Amino acid sequence: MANCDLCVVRNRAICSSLDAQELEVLNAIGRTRTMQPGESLIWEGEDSVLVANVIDGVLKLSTNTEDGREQIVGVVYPSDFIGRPFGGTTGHGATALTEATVCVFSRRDFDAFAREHPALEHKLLERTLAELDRTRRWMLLLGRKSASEKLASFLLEMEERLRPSGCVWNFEDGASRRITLPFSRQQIADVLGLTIETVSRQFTRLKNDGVVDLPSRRDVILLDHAALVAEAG
Amino acid sequence: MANCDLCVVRNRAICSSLDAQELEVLNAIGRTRTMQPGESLIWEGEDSVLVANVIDGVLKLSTNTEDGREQIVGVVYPSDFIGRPFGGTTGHGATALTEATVCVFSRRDFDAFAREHPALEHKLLERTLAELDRTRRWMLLLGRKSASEKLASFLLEMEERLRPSGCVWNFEDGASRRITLPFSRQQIADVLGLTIETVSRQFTRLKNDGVVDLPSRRDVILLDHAALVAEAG
DNA sequence: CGTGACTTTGAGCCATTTCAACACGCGTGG
DNA sequence: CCACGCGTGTTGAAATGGCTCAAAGTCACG
Repeated sequence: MANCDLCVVRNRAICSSLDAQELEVLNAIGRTRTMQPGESLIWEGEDSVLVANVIDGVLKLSTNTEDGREQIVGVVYPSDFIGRPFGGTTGHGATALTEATVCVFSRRDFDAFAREHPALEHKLLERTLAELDRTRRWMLLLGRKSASEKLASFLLEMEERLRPSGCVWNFEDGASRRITLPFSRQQIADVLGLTIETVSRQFTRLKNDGVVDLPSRRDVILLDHAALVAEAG
Repeated sequence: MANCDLCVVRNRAICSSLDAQELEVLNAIGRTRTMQPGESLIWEGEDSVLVANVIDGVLKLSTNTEDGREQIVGVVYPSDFIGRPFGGTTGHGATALTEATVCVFSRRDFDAFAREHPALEHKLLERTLAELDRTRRWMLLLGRKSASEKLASFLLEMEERLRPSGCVWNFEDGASRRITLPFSRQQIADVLGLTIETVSRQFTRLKNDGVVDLPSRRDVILLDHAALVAEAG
């Protein structure tokens, strides 16, 4: 049986709205689960049966066209909430990008619990509003930005998102910062609405321009933060 | 002083969670306001000072890049909620596309009221979750669909959204349906992440293919619904 | 070292954009 | 009632950014 007191996201996830007693009840209806990269927790189009809190790792939310094109519509980090409470079908799948640990609830149980705990619903509302804002900002990128602006924006977002999280290494090195991307090139393409080749070409251009260094496939060293900001548009 | 009992969206907006007494309190802190096409209620980047319910008309939510490119990130219809409760700055402007009537609240007043009325927050949460789903579905269109798929998807969405609303004419005519778009060509381009010329060319192609008829700039008659669905991808 | 997945690079092509001219509808004023 | 101008939409031709297809390179892992 998991113990919320030891949970690393206890104070950041929506659970932070609950006292010890309430937490015990919530704990009783949830269970933790680990996931391997590529493993899915939720599939696009199915009835919404599960919701979860992310404890560790990174997951993608994605939709596909019938002919197989994919768009990643969200990226989920520790303390984030996944799933579609309050009925309906899930519009997008949730798949682990890294090894991940999640705290899973049956949607029905969670819904019932949430409706009795307004403070929890309030936290969830704040989170959902923030996620909607972030998603809408991403639409500007998808609809109106060029490939180079897209990649620069992506790297800046990654820098920001990966910094506070314990799941990916990240240290100061003078003015430069190393980030370890939880994405393959194809997945970056699926976030940005580009092809893998275009992403690759933009990476090598940034490297040739001295804006980043690419010590390995997944690692990026941000050498010139200002140049990235300028290029992000 | 407005009277919520007479409000046409009384039973569809988040207000439907409130009883007569509560409604009176809410009514006391809000006021109705009419807007002309092009008039803005909220500006991108400013502190969040207002929230509102849409009573009548259609508004757009939009963001811009520094160099003036625009992306419409949401379209708001009667009974929808606008604005960013619970702090922060607004990430996108809200501008009337048609004549509109809105029920406006100071964000501080609304926040305080909402925190004391969990049923209202619950309604708002359900609405926000639904809007997030819709927005994420739109990302697939922006990131992965071709111009023709985009316009077909747009017309189908318009058909669905404009049907129940009283704000735009819309009647059965055998199998075909007429819709009056609340958008100029430029605004359609800003929704779809295209240029105005491309939108125009796709419209004339659909017309030449007999899929739609275009009796005027703002009117579209959907002649072949199945063809649109097939083309939407 | 060999194998297979992933990534990079190259060359040509195509959808969409860009730039420019023209058409349409509508209100105003002659 | 028609000429005019202006905002909006359409059409055409040329340019181009990103895509497609193809091949070579890299890396992790056995």
